[in-house]
Amino acid sequence: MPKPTFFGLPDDKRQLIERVALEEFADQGYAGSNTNRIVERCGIAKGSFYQYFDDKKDLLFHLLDKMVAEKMASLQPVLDNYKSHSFSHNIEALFETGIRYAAADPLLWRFGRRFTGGGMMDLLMEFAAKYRPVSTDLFGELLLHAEANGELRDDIDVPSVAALLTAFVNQASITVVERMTNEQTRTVFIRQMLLFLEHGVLKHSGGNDL
Amino acid sequence: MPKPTFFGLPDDKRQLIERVALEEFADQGYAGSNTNRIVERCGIAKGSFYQYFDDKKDLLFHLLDKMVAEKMASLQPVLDNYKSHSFSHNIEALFETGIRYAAADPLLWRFGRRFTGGGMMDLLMEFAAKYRPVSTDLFGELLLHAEANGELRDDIDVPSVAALLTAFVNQASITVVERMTNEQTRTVFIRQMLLFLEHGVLKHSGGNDL
DNA sequence: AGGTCACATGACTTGCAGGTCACAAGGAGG
DNA sequence: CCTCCTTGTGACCTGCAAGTCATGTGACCT
Repeated sequence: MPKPTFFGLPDDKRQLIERVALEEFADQGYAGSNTNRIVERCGIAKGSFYQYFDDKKDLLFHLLDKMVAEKMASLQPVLDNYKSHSFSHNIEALFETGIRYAAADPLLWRFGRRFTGGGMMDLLMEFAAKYRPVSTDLFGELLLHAEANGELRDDIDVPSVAALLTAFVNQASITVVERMTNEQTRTVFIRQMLLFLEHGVLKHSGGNDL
Repeated sequence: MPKPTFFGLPDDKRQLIERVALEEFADQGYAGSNTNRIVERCGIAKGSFYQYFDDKKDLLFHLLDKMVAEKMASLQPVLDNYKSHSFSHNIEALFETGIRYAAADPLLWRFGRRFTGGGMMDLLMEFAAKYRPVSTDLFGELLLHAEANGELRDDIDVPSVAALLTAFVNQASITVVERMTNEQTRTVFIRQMLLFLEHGVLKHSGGNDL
């Protein structure tokens, strides 16, 4: 945790430090990052940095915490309401939430990408334990709800398909955000994704929103 | 490119160096890797290292080249024969090839994972240009063939679905390799994946192998 | 004004990692 | 046995990056 001094900083200065650090970690990764470069680009002294943070890791973990908190907050509306909607509506909502989150703050998105599903095994292990259960079980939860609701084909194995769905939706988001700048290709892509999902997972007589 | 001296080394010594380096890079990433640790674990002198390689990057690129070459070789049978098989057969073949590749050499797999779709933007850019077109277009190619063959639903947008498929199959492989050690859960998972694909992408009257 | 305290500062220390070099060892050919 | 050439060696050099510390500074209280 950053020291009290850091949280006592004027908002603009604190935010500047966070943005600069976010960019540094997003671009260079943890091992490649450089505190000298960070303080220089913030226009603060090296010593000040260590009045705010115990060490480099402390800063990284603070940013990871913030990122997770924001992601959870942006997901909250979907998490709160999924029980009163159909499966495909929920998937679409989840997906669009992810896209909007990325569009709202591309830097935070890049940072998140760097630190999920890639390197960092050593450091991340320390961090991941806190949050792992949340994201892994989300799709399983949606599927169980859909199953109870009679929306699923009878031959669906929930754990397998939950793993597939997680992969599928995550990667689809990445594809849209990073490769499809054109609004129209995005729309087409999203429709294609939903068609793919519905015809693959749902009974063909399956219901719409409840 | 490594220096001639390296290729003149006795096989066991050369392979030892490659294995140790593969592990170092897989575990630590590029920025976190350490040549001192590598030479120590190989039981060779620091100076020798620089008789084999220009620098650390030279070693990394050599390993990346080898990895790509092996991956291409393992994919070759599928690439050679896809025109005489159905779409879902091709996907299954591709998928199982990936799984077998990972099982045959878990260390090489871990190394590959670390350096694809994660960090490394800086260094990888330099490397990726050589190979990018190959993997991105593979699924597009399979889809075009399937389309010409009348296997696809009429409302499929090939570029969109190619992107989805790439993501889907890659992530499905990762899920199987890294999370499913039990043989039976794997079998179930693969069947589920194919059901998912077929009902999502193919006409319901779609054909089997030609 | 004087004192105190929290915060800011940047030269400095320390350790380490990439890369070098002068020398040693060994083998092939005369 | 001497020579030359290729390969091996590890102490050393150099630069850099994390983290420290003695000192400066300004706000606020008395």
